[in-house]
Amino acid sequence: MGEWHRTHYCGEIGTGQVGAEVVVAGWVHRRRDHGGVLFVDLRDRTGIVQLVFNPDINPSAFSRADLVHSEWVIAARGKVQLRPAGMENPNLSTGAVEIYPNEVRILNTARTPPFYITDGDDVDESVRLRYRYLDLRRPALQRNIMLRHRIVKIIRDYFDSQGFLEIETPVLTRSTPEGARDFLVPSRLNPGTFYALPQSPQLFKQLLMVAGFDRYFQVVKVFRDEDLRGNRQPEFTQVDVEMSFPDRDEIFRHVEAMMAAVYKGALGIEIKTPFPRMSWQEAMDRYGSDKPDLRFGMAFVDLAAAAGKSTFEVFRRALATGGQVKGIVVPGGAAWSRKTIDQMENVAKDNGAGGLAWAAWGPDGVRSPVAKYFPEGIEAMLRAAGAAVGDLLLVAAGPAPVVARGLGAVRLAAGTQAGLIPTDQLAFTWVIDFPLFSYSEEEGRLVAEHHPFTAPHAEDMDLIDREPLRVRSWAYDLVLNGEELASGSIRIHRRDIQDKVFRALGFTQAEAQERFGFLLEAFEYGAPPHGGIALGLDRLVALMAGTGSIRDVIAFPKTSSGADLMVRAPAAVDKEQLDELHIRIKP
RNA sequence: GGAGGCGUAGUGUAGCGGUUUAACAUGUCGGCCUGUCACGCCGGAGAUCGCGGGUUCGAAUCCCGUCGCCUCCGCCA
Repeated sequence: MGEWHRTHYCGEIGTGQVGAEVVVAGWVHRRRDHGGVLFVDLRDRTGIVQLVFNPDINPSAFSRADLVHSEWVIAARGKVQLRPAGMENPNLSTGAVEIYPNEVRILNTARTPPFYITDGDDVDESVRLRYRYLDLRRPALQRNIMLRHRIVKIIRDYFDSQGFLEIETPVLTRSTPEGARDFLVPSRLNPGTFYALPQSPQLFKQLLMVAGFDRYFQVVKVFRDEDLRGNRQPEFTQVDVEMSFPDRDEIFRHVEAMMAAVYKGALGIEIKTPFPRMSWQEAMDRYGSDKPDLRFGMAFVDLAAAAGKSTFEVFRRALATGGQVKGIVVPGGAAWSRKTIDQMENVAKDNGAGGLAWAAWGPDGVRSPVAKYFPEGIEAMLRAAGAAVGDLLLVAAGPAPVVARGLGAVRLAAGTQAGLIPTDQLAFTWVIDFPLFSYSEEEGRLVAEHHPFTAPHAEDMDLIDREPLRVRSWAYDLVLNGEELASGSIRIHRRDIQDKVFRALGFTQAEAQERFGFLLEAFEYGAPPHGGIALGLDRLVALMAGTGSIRDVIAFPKTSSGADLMVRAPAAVDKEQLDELHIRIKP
């Protein structure tokens, strides 16, 4: 740039600068060469401004500009002028004006990029990831990354204003059982031992409460070595929060206020607080999911009474064995084709249900493959479901968890199919009173539904030994539009209760001591009651940015096989490095 | 770990019911063009069809394997 100093970002140039001499710098977005007059669109992170070069007006600037190509880096100094009448470009924020440079400096040349630096150019994601620094130049990703910054800034400001301290916790820590697979880091100084990267700063934040910091938060990377998805990365970012002497409402209030500040500050959207609450049991009973999408209705209806009057073997068997018969009503679904209904049945089957019964209540009567099993007529079941003429009733039967999962998936598919899910709504809800334990078929034992430090409800304490699956906990999730945004709990701070939970989870005293001894010991030195929550930042930003993939809001994401296609990680290392780490690769 | 989809000039696609000079668009290069903004017009170059093997007189095309990317299930306290 020499002695030049940029005076404006490209996107800042407007009618306010007309007549002024400005210096802009950026990338050549496009050049349009008309033989004589030459237009160069100059781009930076704020937008695009048009530079005009005319050989009759300024031959030296023209001949210099004539050299440039796409993505060259240039600076230009010149006067801002209103465009000639009729030449304005309404698609450009700077479209009312243009710059007539009297001097251009070529700051760097560029190879022709493998794809256009523009939105909407549908390039294979692996190509984009290989050249991520070019992909990131695209306006959509620039917007996402800037939005992410804004959101994080608001979150930090909010917690700071409320007396929370951001405290860093170790990245090299200790492997703990339960939960996801750990990423391991070999210790050179201690042969044969490994650090683990944190799945969350859970234990450290509890120790910070024991240490008396009272209100903690951290925007922190965490790591889980599990298979990936569009909204799952091996490393991702949490907003981790913990408080001493809280009650649950206080934690909810902070999260609600933080979310309100984020939506207002980053998108200008007012959201309504407090968020509604729903027990886990109700969520499962009515929506078949612990993260119900409440942007639309179609709640489950219990059809046991009506189904009990049928001779349909599937219904009778479900009810006789303590299971359920439940249905959802699709408004206007009676007009659906057989093919569409079959698709719904496939959704049910893909999600573990045996099948899907249905009854379409058309103007000419009811059409249903199971009508023949209803000696008194199937209309009674339709009425019990609250269906009206024109509606479609979809029914699943079986054990409660099977009905929940199968019909829950059908509800989402049918809601989407029927166009009932408004995309412009924000349906926040707290799901509370999760069960303390669930049963792991795989491990043949109880596992912690949230984590082993979650406090049980006091009135359910006596159930821990007798009916552990019925024990409710102080765990809660924040759900937005069917996605889990945050998850937390009030923790156990008493050693006797913690011991009881460990016993129920099948840990011996010795095992508990080996794995969590430091925490249990800390609790003996005056642990305050405490609790907190962790919010998935990437998902929140993705939702706010309107993208389905968190890869679009992470600057340098990994593929679904955990690879970074740009730096080509993971990669083999030298034998010398392995030797130092006392590691030998299995042949 | 399992299922499915995709892989052809730089990029996006067509060709896939077997024999083509592997087509189109865009980009790129050259020429022309003084108000465009996805500028336009003319011309050129650019692909051993992801990789390996098999079937066949003949394979981008069919079969097997493998690698990569994407989606879903399992998994993700």
